[in-house]
Formats: sequence, C-alpha cells, structure tokens
Amino acid sequence: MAADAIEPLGITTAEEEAYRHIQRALRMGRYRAGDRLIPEEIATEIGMSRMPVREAFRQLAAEGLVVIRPNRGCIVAGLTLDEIYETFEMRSVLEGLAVRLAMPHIDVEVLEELERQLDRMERASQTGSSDWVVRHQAFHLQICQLSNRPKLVRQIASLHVVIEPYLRIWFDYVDKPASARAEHEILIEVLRSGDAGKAEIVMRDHIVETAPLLANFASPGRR
Amino acid sequence: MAADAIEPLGITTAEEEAYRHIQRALRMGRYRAGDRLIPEEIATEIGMSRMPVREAFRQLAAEGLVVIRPNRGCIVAGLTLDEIYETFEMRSVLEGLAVRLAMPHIDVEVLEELERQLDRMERASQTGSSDWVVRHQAFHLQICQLSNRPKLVRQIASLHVVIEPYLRIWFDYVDKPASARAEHEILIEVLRSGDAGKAEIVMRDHIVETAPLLANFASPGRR
DNA sequence: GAGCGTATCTGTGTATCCACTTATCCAGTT
DNA sequence: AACTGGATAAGTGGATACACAGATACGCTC
Repeated sequence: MAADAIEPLGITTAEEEAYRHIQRALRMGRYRAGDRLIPEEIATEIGMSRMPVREAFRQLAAEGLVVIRPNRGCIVAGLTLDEIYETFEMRSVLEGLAVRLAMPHIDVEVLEELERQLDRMERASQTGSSDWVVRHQAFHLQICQLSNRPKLVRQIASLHVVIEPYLRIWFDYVDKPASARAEHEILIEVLRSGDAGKAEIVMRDHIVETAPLLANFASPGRR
Repeated sequence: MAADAIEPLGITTAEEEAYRHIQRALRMGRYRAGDRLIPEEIATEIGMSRMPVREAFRQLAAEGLVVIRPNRGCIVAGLTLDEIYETFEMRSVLEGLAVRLAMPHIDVEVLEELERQLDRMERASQTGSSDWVVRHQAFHLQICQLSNRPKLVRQIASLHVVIEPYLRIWFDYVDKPASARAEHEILIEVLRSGDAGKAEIVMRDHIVETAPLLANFASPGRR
C-alpha cells in the first residue's frame, strides 16, 4: 500500500511503535484539540516507559499534530479556521508543483491505475465509514509520487495528516457528495491531456475550492 | 531582528541550548555532510548530559538537517544535487504563494523597509564574509511574513536553513555578483506594481533561476 | 467575604545506569 | 594471502530515579 509516505526519519522499534500508536489515534480523531497527552498514560497503554513516548511527541510536534509547551505538557494541536485555509493554500501550490513535475511520467498504465483508485475511493465512500478519507489521500499522493520528488511528497503527506481529522468530520456531517468522483475525474482528464501547466492550475483550483466547504463544518474541539 | 522565524516548538532551556548550538554549527557549515555527530562530545562541549543533545538531534532530524540511523548514530545530512533542485522548486512555489498573499499588505513604508534591507544585503556582501546569506534570507522572509501566514513562513524558513550551507559555499566561490542587487530590485518593483499574480510568477522565476547557479558549486562533502 | 500567599502535590525534564546492537580487529581456515 | 567468523569494545537506545517547576487548594489576613 502506497499510502504511508510519512516515514519518521530515524526511528527505532520502541519509539516507532509509540509514534505510530499516537499518530493513528490523532488521525482517527480519538482526541480533541486541546486534550492533554499524558506521557505516562500512553506509555503504560502500549507497555513501555515514558521515554520513547516523549521522543514520539517531539516527532509529532515537528509535524504540527501536537504542541509541546515547556513544563506544561503536550496537547493536541487544533487548527483555527485561518490555519485550515493556510494548510489548503500550501497544499494547493505544492500539489500543483507535484502534478506539473509528474506529467512526464504519466502513461496509459498510470491513468488506468488512477481510475482504479477512484473506484476504490467511491466504494469506500459507500461503506459509510471514513475509509474515504484514506482513499482520497492515497489518490492524491499517488499522483504526487509520480513527480519523483521524495521531499516534496513527504511534505504534502504531512499536510494531509494535519487536516485529516477535519476531513473526517466533514465526511461524517455531509454524506460525501457524488460530485467528488467528478471532481477527481477532471484531474485524470487533465493528466491525460499532457499539458503540465494546465494540470498545475487545475490541481491548485481543485484543492483551494475544497477549503471553504470544509471550513464550515470543521472545528473539532476548542483551541 | 526578524530573521529567526524558526522557533523550535516546545523546547526547554537545556534542550534549547543544545539545539541552538548544533543548529548554528550546522548552518555555519562547521561540519561536512556525512560527519558523525557524537552526543557525548557535544554534551561535554556545552556542559550537559547526552540527553538534551539526543532530543536536539531529533528536532534537527525533523528539520532535515541531520539523519538519525537507528543504533548507528547521527550524521549531518547532505543534499544530493537533485535534492538541492527539489528544495528550490519547493521554495519557488511556496514563496510565490507567500508574495501573492502578501500583496494586500504592501504599502509605501514596507517598500522603503525592503529597500533598506537590500542596502544592508549589499553592504554585507562587501564585508567578504557570508553575512550576505543571512541578509538575503532576511530579505526573503521579510516579504513572506507580510503574507500573514505563520505556518507558511515557518515552512519556507525551514527550507532556507537546509540550503544555507550550500549558499555559503557558493558565496565563497564566486564573489557575489553585483547582479544580485538588480535581481532583488525586480522583486520590489513588482511588489510596487500591485499585481499579485505577476508577483507570484516573478518570485517563482527568481528562485528557480538561482538553483542551477548554485548547483555547479555546491557539494559540501560526501553523502 | 474576598483576595493573596504559601504549601503540597502532580507531572515534566534531566541524569545516570544498564542492556543490546553494531563495528572493528584478530585469528583461523581455506 | 584473503576472506570469514567470532569476540571484544564502544556507543546507542531505554528505563528508572531524582530534582525542579507549575498548578491548585487551603488558610490567613485585610
């Protein structure tokens, strides 16, 4: 599965486990923004000492998922409305760049694979759960990965993770509209056209247009 | 001084000192890519235990300045030629976005301040040292900060830090050409015009054009 | 009765210690 | 003579213990 482009840099077993455990909880929206993460609690929960958990906090803080206030513990980061917009703005230009750079590597097989991804996405949306969010991310990252720019992809994936809880909430409120398929079909279409500049613009618009929809619903918890 | 937009998120005294110490050394190019960073060495150097140094390593790894290989220590990260290009590509779209968003906040005072920044940059370039690099960063970040997008600015600043050692080498090889002033004067000009879309394009071109110049010189150490 | 100060408790941050992994060197065998 | 395997040493990662800082609650004073 190509989804997890986020590989914590140099992380060893114990610490990696702590990292993955907490990140999953955060992505699933198990905590609300502002909730305190108590190292000892999590440590015992996964059967290790506070130490690897702390290191995991640090990693997560670097990704913007939590905030560590000196001597005052670690809290789940929340995005203000402005920050949600900002994240989408950053995604739009970065993914726009990615799709432009991906263009030379587009061929028939790739386009077919993307179509299959869209099918999976649509099917996931009907399971009612938020599997759709995962599939949606996978679709976007799939395209980005074709740019052959590891750091760029990593950065984009990191932004996806940050907004994931908000996407889930959105999905749970509005039953994912059928227009989503058409929206993304357009992306495949412009990839097929071979016009890199146009693809960049289409991708940018696609992403920026999503933000306002999301913003009306999203606000998981205080700040 | 507005320069240091990179604030390690939640870092406490001892750890912060370790972080700043190592980061400064890295930015100044004191180490070469691939050099091992020995925790104990650095710890005694700044008079603390290995522990805060370890945490500092983690922070630096998250920023891409070092690489931690499990059980095999911490080495100074080096960029391949491709990665240098990639970094400039990312800078170009992100700073392009920043300048576009900054446009509504441009006024006469801001333009005058930027002119003064350019003066400082030019003066610094004549001191022969690589103060120029610092001033150059300050100039770019100054513009970005006008976008009023904290996360965006942070991300851009982080990219600047990564390529800073390479910029220094470049500066030391070629005596910074006088064209640098003109290059950046163009940016102020387009800001003055008030055309946000055009400003974005000019910024993107400005940054992308720098990469190939740099790439010929840069390669500080093995990989 | 309200506000401020102090004391206690909770919890984070640092250090030391221990175990385990890795790398290097030497010896033995092919 | 070269390569491989084993042993030893060095260094990294994890846990536990300790110290300090912050928050909250209670008491005293105004």
